[in-house]
Amino acid sequence: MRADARRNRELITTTALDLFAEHGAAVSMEEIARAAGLGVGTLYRHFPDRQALLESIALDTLRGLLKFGLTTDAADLSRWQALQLLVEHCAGLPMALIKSMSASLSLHPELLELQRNLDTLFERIAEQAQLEGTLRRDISPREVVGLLNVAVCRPGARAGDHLTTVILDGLRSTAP
Amino acid sequence: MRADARRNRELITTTALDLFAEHGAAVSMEEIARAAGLGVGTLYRHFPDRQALLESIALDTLRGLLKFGLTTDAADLSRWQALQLLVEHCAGLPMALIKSMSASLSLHPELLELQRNLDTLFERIAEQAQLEGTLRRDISPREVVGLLNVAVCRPGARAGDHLTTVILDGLRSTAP
DNA sequence: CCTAAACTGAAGGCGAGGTTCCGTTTTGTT
DNA sequence: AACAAAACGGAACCTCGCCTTCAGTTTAGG
Repeated sequence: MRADARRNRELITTTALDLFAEHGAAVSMEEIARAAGLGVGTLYRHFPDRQALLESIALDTLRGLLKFGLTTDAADLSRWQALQLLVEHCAGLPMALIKSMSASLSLHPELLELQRNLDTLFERIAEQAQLEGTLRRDISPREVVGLLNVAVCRPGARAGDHLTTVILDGLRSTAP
Repeated sequence: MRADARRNRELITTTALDLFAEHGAAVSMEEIARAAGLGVGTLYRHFPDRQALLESIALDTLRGLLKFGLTTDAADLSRWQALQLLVEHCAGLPMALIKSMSASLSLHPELLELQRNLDTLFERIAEQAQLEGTLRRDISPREVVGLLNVAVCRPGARAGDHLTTVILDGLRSTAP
């Protein structure tokens, strides 16, 4: 593979990642191309169609997130800190894209698998945080994960922004 | 105006209101017609085009909200209670629709006016709540209003749902 | 300098949703 | 009951934006 091709493929991926994180999953191929300073044709040279690009990014993102999740889970942290760390990490990712793919990803086994594993992981940590007494108990772990999804799938979500902070504070146990 | 026409106009408005509150502003005319049990043609008999329907609903909603807001503001409540009441009220409204219209409503003076008044009202109450010591002080009133917008413009938001609760709890002052 | 790989962006195709229109049904009146 | 005007229904039409293609041009690498 030629050097410029490799460079451009990388450029497309990172540009698209940023745009999806910022504006949600509805970004058009032309917008991505323009933002990357390339022609649309170049996108199609690297990814046969839009779906392929989306899948590639979703896979990369979820693989990375799961890895980060497992590391964090195994780290010597309070469950609250672990949860907080994970949420902040998600806030910089194109989660809206991934959510929007959930509908049609029944065909892609790995995406399905990754998503199941992540859900389970988040839910388990939330449950442990409740036992630990740091996460409020009047909401079920499953629903906590749902709330965090809303916080994090919002287009324009960024790590450390105020809404994320407020939601985390709101989830903190008020009866210590 | 014939009785059935009056009934159907009302039916369209309430159905559309529900759908917008539940699914956001992108609901199609056909979906509204189907949900109301009417043909698309009937929608166009009552509203010349989509824009007219949207405007009508937005106007009704904002007029009602402002009225409720002023009443609440004047009531004998702590500023925190007032804010909470207002937010819970908004959560049942098609706020996503209204937000999506903000871009193109420069042409409609009354909508613009209503929105300005509401912003001012919310901001003032937030500011007073901070002085009162019930609303956290590390976020500016303007940004508080922005956060509440996110909470409330989410498709599917309902009064008393868990995300609204969590965000309100997160906004509550932690240094009493 | 040459060739194959890579790039460009205008043109084509397609689907989703808004809008129209006319035959059919309902309402209210004589 | 019969009639005229008003209202309704929904298939057909139209528009617009976006995905995708492709023939001509540029560039990397030997």
